[in-house]
Amino acid sequence: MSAETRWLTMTEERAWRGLLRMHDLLVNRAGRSMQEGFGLSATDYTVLAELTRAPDGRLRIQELAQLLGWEKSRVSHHLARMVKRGLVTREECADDRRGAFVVVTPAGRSAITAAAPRHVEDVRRYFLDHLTPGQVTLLAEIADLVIEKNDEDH
Amino acid sequence: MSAETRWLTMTEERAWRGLLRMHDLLVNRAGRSMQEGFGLSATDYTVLAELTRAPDGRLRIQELAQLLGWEKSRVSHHLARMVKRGLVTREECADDRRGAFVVVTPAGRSAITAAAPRHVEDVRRYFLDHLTPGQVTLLAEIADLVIEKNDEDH
DNA sequence: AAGCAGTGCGTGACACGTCAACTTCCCCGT
DNA sequence: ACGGGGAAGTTGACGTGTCACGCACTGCTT
Repeated sequence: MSAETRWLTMTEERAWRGLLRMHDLLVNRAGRSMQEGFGLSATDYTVLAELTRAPDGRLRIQELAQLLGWEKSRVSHHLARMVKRGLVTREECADDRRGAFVVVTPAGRSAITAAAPRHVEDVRRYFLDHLTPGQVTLLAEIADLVIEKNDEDH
Repeated sequence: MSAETRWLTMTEERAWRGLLRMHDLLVNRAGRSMQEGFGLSATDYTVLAELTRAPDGRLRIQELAQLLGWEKSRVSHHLARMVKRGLVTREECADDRRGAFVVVTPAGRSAITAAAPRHVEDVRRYFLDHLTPGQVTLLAEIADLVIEKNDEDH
């Protein structure tokens, strides 16, 4: 087997467990807020955000999966639910007949438009407001670094 | 309603979205590793870690919920699955007959003992190794800060 | 003692994510 | 032109998390 395990230091453990805890706390709070206020889950919000950011509010499903970093089956399931609630619709793709588009409906657009200000408020209240601008920058750098390094391999 | 929405700056957005992404990446990788290598989910691991850290490997269920920051029904469901797999058992509580204890079984103990070195390796490989000691400290402080501020209210 | 609000925990129904298998179609080599 | 490997997307089964509710018990109040 491998050499002796180099256990985590106090600080390393704090960083790891803290990251998990902080994430859960924030996602729970923000998610609840979105759900209760606008009937949108946190994931609904990100999907709609990605779609409204795209030209014509349309995206190839695979492209959406890429942007979100989700598995395609997850996207498929989630879109099914959103279609059922009238937030988006599917459309066939002429170029590649296997493919499909997702399009925001007017209802979807107005839902996220209504929810956006509250979302930003939440991110500030639960997260950014407790940090200095320096810490925010640091965190952004850390996240980008870890993401980049982990996306490289396989 | 409230004043004009103060939208997120580039950096703030990077920090927020980056945090979510980084978390998902890390949890997926580490979780997969635990699952494939030892048949333990990431949550199984934390539960066992909490239990083995406690005296006699026993905890009141509510206390466990507190330590993990989980809802009680989540704990209940999860323990039911772990009991089914022989990792833990429930025990009645003499003091308060509504209450119950969870206890690690020998199987549970050996499972986490076997998995621990790999877990530490994973945390290093996917996370800590990409950061400087300074960044790790910074992150630990940020996490603690956000957690503390959010636990205060309500 | 009797009654009753609150606490500790479990359960069932439902939303969500993953995995593996499947369908349909593209594209490339021969 | 056709045959097969591979890509796009869907589906079903299963594990997991949440919510609302229910049951048993406690401890207080009278």
